[in-house]
Amino acid sequence: MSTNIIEIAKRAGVSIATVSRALNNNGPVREETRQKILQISRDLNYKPNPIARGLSRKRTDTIGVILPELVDEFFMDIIRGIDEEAYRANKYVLVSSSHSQRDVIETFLEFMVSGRVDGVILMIPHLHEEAAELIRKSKHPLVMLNVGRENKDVVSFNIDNYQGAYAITRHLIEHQNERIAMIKGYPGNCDAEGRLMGYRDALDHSGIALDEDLVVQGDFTVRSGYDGFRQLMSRNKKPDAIFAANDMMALGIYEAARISGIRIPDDISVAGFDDIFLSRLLLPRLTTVHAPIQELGIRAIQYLFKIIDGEVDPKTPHREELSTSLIIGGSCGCPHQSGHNLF
Amino acid sequence: MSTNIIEIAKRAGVSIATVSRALNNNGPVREETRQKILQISRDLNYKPNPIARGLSRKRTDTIGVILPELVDEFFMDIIRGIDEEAYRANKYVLVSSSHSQRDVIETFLEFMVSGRVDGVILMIPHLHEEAAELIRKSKHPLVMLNVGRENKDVVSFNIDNYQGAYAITRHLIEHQNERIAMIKGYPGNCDAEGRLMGYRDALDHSGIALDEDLVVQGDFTVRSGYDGFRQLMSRNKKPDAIFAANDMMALGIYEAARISGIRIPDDISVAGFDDIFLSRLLLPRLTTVHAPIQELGIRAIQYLFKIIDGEVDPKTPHREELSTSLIIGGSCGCPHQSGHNLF
DNA sequence: TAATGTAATGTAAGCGTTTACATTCTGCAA
DNA sequence: TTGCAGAATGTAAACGCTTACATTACATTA
Repeated sequence: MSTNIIEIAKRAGVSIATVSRALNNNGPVREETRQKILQISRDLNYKPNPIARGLSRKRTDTIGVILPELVDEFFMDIIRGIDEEAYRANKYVLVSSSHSQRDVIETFLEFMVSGRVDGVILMIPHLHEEAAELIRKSKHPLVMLNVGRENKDVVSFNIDNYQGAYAITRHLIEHQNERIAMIKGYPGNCDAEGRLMGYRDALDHSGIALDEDLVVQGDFTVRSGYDGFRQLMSRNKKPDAIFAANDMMALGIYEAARISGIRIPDDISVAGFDDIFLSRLLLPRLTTVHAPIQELGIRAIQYLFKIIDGEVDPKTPHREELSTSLIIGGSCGCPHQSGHNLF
Repeated sequence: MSTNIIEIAKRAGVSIATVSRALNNNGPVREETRQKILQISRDLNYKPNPIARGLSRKRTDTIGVILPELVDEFFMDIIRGIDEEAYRANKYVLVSSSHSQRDVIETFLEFMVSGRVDGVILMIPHLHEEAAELIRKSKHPLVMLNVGRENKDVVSFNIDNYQGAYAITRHLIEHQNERIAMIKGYPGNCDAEGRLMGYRDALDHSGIALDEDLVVQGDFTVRSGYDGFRQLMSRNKKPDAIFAANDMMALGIYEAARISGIRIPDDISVAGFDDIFLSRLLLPRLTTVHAPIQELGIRAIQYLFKIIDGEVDPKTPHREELSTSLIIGGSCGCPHQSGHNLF
């Protein structure tokens, strides 16, 4: 490796204990000695070995982040928020995508039990019982992202899917649309469920009866949006608006519409969810729900730090929902925006 | 923490050395004993503490990745490649964006010197002498991404910017364009430099004199593409094609063109570089250069593993350039594609 | 049966820190 | 001068593992 505390101690003519105290600024050290030690370690470009330190302090200054994938803009934004905060707090971030369902648990355990990290930020869109059980039993600092509301006994930060979906559906209704379709995500995926719920209730509260024929299954991919659109347009009673459970699927709708010569918003209104960068490029710009994703990451890690530092009780469940906001583009039928909003 | 090797040893009625040997499958252990130990550690859900292990083995099974930012699709793709490979090799990935120029060095040192990681993948688009010096001196496993060709004494994996830019410029020339402009990136940024060089040489080799008025400065952001376009169109001799040094700037061109009513490709040809997902959404689809970014990450980490495992000499410089390929969209004037290629 | 080689296991020394506890200094009051 | 408090420093154990080396068990051969 390189210089260690013993070397510094030797050169300064003191014991390693004194060096440690001087460097960490805990325990009393004569000012003169401290300066000398500091000078020497600067000269030798000494960095304490975090592994050894971790072993003795039982702290790694590292937090683990487990995401379902590393592909999307969505996840990138989360990591960005986390990284930013971690940097500020002088912590390190171990990322891992859960390469398979089975594997989430593996990685999670490895992180937790082994002491590789001080805490974990975990996102599992589809939380099955086995994993849930494990998580509940775990005594280690853990913050979850976007879990269903039924998970009452964990700490979680969430995008308020329900509220967002509710609001945008209301908006579509206000456009005098009557037959509002939805391309939903997988059942079991909590984001998908929340958004579906918001959509349902918005219709209901507006006195519009839900036509089950107008809700088709998607899986958050562009392709499934494309397919969903075609499926909906083959119904004998066509929808006059479509709410896609995420922007990627809305993108698929645009594509399918373009190919079949159906104009947005003239022939049909479209809305999405997430407000990914892409959605600004569409013509007309997509009306969607802005999800404060980066902030989600920031808030999650901030809370995690609090747990680690013992400022809050790790056993106390805590749930926060970050509220979304409506992004009005031209796809819903609102007056066209003058231009894009790219920068 | 939790169960440790001593606990296992106690329960199995053997010494910790035997447990270690059984678990790591090195050194002789009676089959019966091994099974017993394995069973017990399974029962107790024992995971060796990687910190302690790291201290004694001088290995962390972790590699550090330092990228300039964590914002772009570009970087996401790199991480994805790295994560994939790391997972396969049972290694962990510590990511960090270099929050400031000054800071790259700090982080780099922290990673390297302190032994927090076994090796580093480093990307610094703008490598100044101070950092270069440091890197040269470092004895630790290191692979760099996208560095200039002048850095002969390091291990690096690179996108072949020159070849890509050369090819796409040639393509624009074949479209009978004569006045081919370029929105370049910052000087000093090696990607920018390589692409500029390729553009220059392609013109030169085709006997087209370079008009310096047609090369304007950008900085890889959408905004600078937008501005660059307007700047170019205010020249008294307007270009008939523009090569943007990356897709993001090409996006800015599209936007500016749309606003000023200039049609692509009818009034002007446009080309980009990177082949980000976005570029497929543009109408017409952007003609661009596909950069195998994810593969870049994969190759880099694979080589890094080799260095760490001592299979290749870390001191031997090594440079690889991954070749790019042309993506023909409609923006260059080629016959319109039938449709998009979103999935 | 004793000697020998090898397989199985144990002992203990690291790895580089932190930190509880012990020791030595220092200055000041008695 | 002595005693003593508190500051400064030192000693050594601990963190949980790996591994060189020592020891023991066992089978084989003379």
